[in-house]
Amino acid sequence: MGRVACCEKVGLKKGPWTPDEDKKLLDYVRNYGHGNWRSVPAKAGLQRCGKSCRLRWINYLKPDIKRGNFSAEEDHTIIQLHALLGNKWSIIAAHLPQRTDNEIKNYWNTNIKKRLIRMGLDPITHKKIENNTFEPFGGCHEYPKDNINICHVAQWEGARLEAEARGSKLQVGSGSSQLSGLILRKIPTQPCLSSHSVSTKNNTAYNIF
DNA sequence: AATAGCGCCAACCGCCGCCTA
DNA sequence: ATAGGCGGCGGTTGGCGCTAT
Repeated sequence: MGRVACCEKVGLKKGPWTPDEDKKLLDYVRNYGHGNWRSVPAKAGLQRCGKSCRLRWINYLKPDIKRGNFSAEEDHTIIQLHALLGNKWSIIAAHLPQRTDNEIKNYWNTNIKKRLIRMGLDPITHKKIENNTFEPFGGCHEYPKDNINICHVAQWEGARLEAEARGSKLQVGSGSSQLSGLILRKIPTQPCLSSHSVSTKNNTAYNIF
């Protein structure tokens, strides 16, 4: 059918938001809620696309957003969840309620990814990089039998986390962070561990860092 | 002091899935 | 059954600030 652009691009402002625009959007959403995002710019008196307003609200203006440096715990949670889920930023973000998917994605790309590479780990599979044998996420077939169970657990946990994240979106503040804490204590190291995994001591990814 | 290079991050883009008429 | 609208997601980009030369 061919989708039209999210909004008429003529005359709409792009680029960084000004304090005045922020105030208008903030005031509007506080007073009336966002409702239909497409109608927000007109009602709030903004020359912006509805998508742009939504993004600005979610990533910056929403009151419960935690900004600034990631704690070691958050760092570990992201790594652990990424090992299970891959680039499912929204699901990972659901387990860090005060962080946005965009922020987590940026943090991953600019920080964790490089750190893993420096450590000789493939940032996609979280496995030791060796002789260029990059495996797509989930490729477990060539690993010892002991690891097959770990792989299954990881896959199962991944699916569960995804379902849980979806659930937590429906129930705001459902305490998913506590749940994720529980999960993280239970999950073994990276899925599909190779025998060269660096986490040999206690068999948890936490020990890597 | 000037400038080139690099890293970070806010914001955009395009696609997808869900919902409704 | 399907066309169209909308929200949401992940990948990418551009600009700004910091650092190295």
